[in-house]
This record gives sequence, structure tokens and C-alpha cells, in this order.
Amino acid sequence: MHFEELIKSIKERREELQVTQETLAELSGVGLRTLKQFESGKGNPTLLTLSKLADVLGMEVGLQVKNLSRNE
Amino acid sequence: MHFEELIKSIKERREELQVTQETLAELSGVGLRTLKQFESGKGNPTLLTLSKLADVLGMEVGLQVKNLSRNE
DNA sequence: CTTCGAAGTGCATTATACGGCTCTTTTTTA
DNA sequence: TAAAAAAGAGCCGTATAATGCACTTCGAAG
Repeated sequence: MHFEELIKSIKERREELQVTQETLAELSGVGLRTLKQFESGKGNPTLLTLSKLADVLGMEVGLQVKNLSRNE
Repeated sequence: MHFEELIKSIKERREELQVTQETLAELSGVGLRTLKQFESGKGNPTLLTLSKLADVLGMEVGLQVKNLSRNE
């Protein structure tokens, strides 16, 4: 599972912006408990939760084709 | 919410590969009911569910900084 | 040592995602 | 046109994500 990368992205981005978990929780509307749990590597967040956090951090969730060779 | 885009990505990719919901469900280990629900726009899948589906379709979930050129 | 801010954890509750089964609707094929 | 395949939806039990509250841990500062 590469959840860890996603989680780390969030956490690193948050720290980069010097935002505390508490502030991010408030800004995103995600519960502090949820964020803590999430950042400490426990949990399987819903897309909604992830999006809320990403949004505040100026990021976005996306899906990419891994290989390529398919033009769209 | 831009869930719709993610959902559409999955659905389009699945159709592109000419895989039925049933087959994708089996291959990914996600319940057929869940996939149906998900593709029909209802639901808030967990990262795990999304990942399972994306994986089988040769895609991956990612987080990108929205703006650009800030950092890699 | 004490205090404070930030982060992490345990417990309990509520909300909801997951999934199987069945039925209906839509789309495709003959 | 009918039949089959695929997709969508209702019911409903189970698993777990989301959340609040209180406590602990850790580091920095006093």
C-alpha cells in the first residue's frame, strides 16, 4: 500500500506551511482526532476527508494512468 | 467536490479496457455492490477501495500541489 | 522542576462505507 | 421484437471511519 506516501505528502505539506494539526483541522473541517489518527499512519481515510485536507493545503487528489501509451 | 472526475476516470478507464464492473470487482477484491455504488456517483470511497480499483486499472492515486512549480 | 504547545493514544458513540442478495432498468445482441 | 448482459438500486447486517473528550508524551521555554 502506498498510503504512506499520501499521508506523508499531507504531513510534509502541512509542516512546510507551518500549520498545526489543530489549525488544519479547523480550516478543513476535518476533526482533529481524525487528522491526528490519519497523520500518525492509522486509518483509511475516505476520499472526502483526504480531499478536504488536500484542498486547504493547496493540493488535490488525482488518478493517473501508471504506464502510459494511452492517449486521451 | 471533484469526486466526479475521479469516479469518471475509473469508469472511463474501465470501459476503455472493456472490463465489466463484475470483472473489475473480482479482480480488485472490491465488492460489486461497492463498485456499482461508487461508479453511479453515490458514495465516498475509502482510499483503500479507490486504490484497489485504480491498481487493477493500471492507475494510481496521487496528491499534487495545485498551484505549480513550488516544489516537487 | 513547571508550564505550554503540539502531537499521539484510549475509549465510546455515531455515521457510513462495504458487501451480499435480489429486483429493476438500461444497453447490447440476436 | 425478445433475450441476454450490464448497470443501477433497495434492503440490511457488519466493519470501520469520523469525531469528541480526556490523558499521555515530547520538546522547548520559563
